[in-house]
Amino acid sequence: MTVRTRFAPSPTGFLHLGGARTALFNWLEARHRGGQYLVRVEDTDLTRSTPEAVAAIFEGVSWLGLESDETPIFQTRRFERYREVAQGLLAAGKAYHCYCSRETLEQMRAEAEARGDKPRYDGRCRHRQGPPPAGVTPVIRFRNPDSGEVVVNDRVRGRVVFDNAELDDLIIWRSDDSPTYNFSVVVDDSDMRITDVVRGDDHLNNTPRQINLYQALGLTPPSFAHLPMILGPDGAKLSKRHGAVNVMSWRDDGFLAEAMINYLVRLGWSHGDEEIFSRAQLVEHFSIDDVNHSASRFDVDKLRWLNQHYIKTLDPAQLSGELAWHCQRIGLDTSQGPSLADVVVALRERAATLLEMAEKARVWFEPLNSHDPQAVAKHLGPQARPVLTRLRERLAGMTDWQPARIDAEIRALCEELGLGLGKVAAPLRVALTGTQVSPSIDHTVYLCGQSEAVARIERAMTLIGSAD
RNA sequence: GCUCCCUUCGUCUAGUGGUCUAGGACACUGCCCUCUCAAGGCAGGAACACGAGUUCGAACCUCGUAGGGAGCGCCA
Repeated sequence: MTVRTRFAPSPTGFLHLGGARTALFNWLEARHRGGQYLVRVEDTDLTRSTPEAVAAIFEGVSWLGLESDETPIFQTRRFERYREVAQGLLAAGKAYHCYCSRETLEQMRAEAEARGDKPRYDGRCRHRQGPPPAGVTPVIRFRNPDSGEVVVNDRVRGRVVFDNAELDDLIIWRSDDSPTYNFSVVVDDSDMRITDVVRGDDHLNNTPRQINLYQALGLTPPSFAHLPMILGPDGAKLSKRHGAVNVMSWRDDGFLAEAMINYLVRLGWSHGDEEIFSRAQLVEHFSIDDVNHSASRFDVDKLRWLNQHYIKTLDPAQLSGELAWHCQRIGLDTSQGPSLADVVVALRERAATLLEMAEKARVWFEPLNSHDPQAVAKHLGPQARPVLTRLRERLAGMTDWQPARIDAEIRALCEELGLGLGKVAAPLRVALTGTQVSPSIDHTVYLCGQSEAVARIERAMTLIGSAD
């Protein structure tokens, strides 16, 4: 039997970090075992699901390269199928109509709580006699077994046993004529021939109910794997309070999908001491069986480290496309000026994100209209005049504008003036960038372009007098 | 409250009864390299939640305690 996994988000918001990792683990498990990975949209809650959320989730899934192998399934398009199955359960006496009002249910819960019991439905409509109460639209409840136990052989948790006595008769069909989660999941996973259910920890307690449904339906349950949660840096459940829980906000902040995937996979999974994994390596090594039991915290520093690793190692040409997007977002016009691939090479060891890189690239794409007074005071004193004068002459005379040639020219000047590189690079750096910090001086000069470099040196020379 | 789950450096983790004076990575500190900033190299501090038990021997097995989490909806 070929392995089939699924990622089943409910479209009530964007794709969050936890959902992204669930999708990733499903995708990897399917790929590792040569099977298929599917996406199913759980939109049975008509009041909370929105088309915008569907689009947002697909955008996140696609950014991470975790698209469904088959056309995504929407639960709202399958209501007739759920209805058919629910009616079958009713006809077989494995489900029944319940006419209890929400108020009655609320009262039942309150009473149970007062007794110190677990709030649950008492099954009073199981054997209801007589004509149905007028004006009440019933719900359909599944008749859960009263005794015995349900064993979940979870691939990450191991053997987990639940007593049927703890479970009540869950509603499978609402009075507004729609199916509920625990029911539609079972019908779908079965119809979609899902062999391995990989989902969040929060569903472990739903699993025995679902297994009972499978059994009532005469179906064999799939295997289950419940993933530990991802917590915020403070150890609390990840929420809006922690800022970026939306995966797309990480892209917007300059993170690469490669880094995100690599980071997420290491939350709860590892392969010896290795930290860096390509897609191919993940597909080769990943197994749900190796997933941890405990929740993990989200650590931005480690994500940043991975992000910079990929910035340093990925092809500059590929990165330049993404950098262009970020430059545009911060209002940088890159149609003139150096090539973005050259910018990547100069800045990849100095920026942990593409957004930081775009900000640092400003100096080559915008006119230089101010100089840091401290930098000017420190490096543009009278002693800088002969240095800048000769620099302007040598750079203006160059015919092959390349970093290596520029470097040679600067070093030759150091020789000529009997100065160390620092004595020449410092004023030049201030002249070209207005600051004391930039990439290596040859690249900084190179990226300015010959005429602009000369112009900036000339402008800096006018600052020398005013510095003292 | 009830049911279920979890517990190794600050963080992510390796570890499946002896090879553990517990390994790696991020972060942190120091040194080196160096035109600034980085990147890189080297070094350092830093953990088996606690208590019993099983065993010649326990981070690893069992039980208990404490702490944390999830679920208990006509949400998913």
